[in-house]
Amino acid sequence: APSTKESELLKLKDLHPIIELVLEHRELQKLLSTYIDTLPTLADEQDRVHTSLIQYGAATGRMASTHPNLQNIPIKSEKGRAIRKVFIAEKGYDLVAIDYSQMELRIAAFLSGDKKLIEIFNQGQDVHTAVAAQVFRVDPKDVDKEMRRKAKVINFGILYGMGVTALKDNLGGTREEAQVFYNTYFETFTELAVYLDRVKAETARKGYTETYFGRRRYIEGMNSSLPFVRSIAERAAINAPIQGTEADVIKWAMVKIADWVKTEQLEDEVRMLLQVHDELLFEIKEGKADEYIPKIREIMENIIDPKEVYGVKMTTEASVGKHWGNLEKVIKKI
DNA sequence: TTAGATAGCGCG
DNA sequence: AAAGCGCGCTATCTAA
Repeated sequence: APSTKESELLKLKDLHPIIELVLEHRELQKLLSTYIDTLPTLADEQDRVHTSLIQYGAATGRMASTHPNLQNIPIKSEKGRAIRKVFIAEKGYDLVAIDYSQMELRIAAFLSGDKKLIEIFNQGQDVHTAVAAQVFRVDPKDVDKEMRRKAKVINFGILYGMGVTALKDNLGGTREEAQVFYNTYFETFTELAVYLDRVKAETARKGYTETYFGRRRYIEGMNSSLPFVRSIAERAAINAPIQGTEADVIKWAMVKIADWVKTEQLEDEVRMLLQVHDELLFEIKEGKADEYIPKIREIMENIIDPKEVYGVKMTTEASVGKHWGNLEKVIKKI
């Protein structure tokens, strides 16, 4: 079917000046109708909005957020990010965000047992730079911007079962180049390749995937005679244990944090406000962030004992501020 | 007038 | 023919 989606219009950008204007209009109209016009109508007397989090929201075990959806508040573009500035901490409190770093890739590393990928995380390297160094067979210090960008695309693509076609679309360049890059990646991370094949085979045989904790997702279509149907099922099967384990981990963390708050009677000091898949947002009493952040991080980082997963740690980053638009990163104290 | 489907796009 | 996982919301169109 014909399409006017952004990725198609961008290819035609040089053909007519209106294309850029259409895209700009779309961006602004999206922000206006979805956020600027809507959020104020959902605010209570204290100007706070209250989302609903659905436990069974996603097939993978993730939660979903509705009325309003606070898991898709803009951040990627500058104009979009401005929307976040309206989410401000109550007087006397700070807003604190704590997010897991590359959790899904870390999960892929220990689920597959891939020695090279595990080594990268255990040495605390920048994963995209380190993967680029491996795939392009150069020293990490010789990895340029373009090499790192390509490694980042495939690192994320792996989690979704991306094929050569999608890789080409994302990288730019020819199909042949993408094929070479794809092959080299999996020749480098052999055990990851074996793992992905094993997930496909096992899911086809059993009809379901399992997270690290053993939670199942049943998947239809793995044995379909229609290649298109089968491929969709296979990609879902590859992603489910990874995204599902992430969902399990952060839910466990939320439960343990809630238990800790209750046990220590910190309800007035530490308020867990929101979960955004790999991130938790808190309101913490002014001046107390430095005291409570290490405890929260400690809980989040030890949901899975690193000793059980080849030493791969679930590291976190914390940031603090008065509004959600511009939080200041907290330097880790050891 | 309402309900459902589709296209497009915001997030992880 | 299509080839990247998981969501929710708005605008638009069609059918009931």
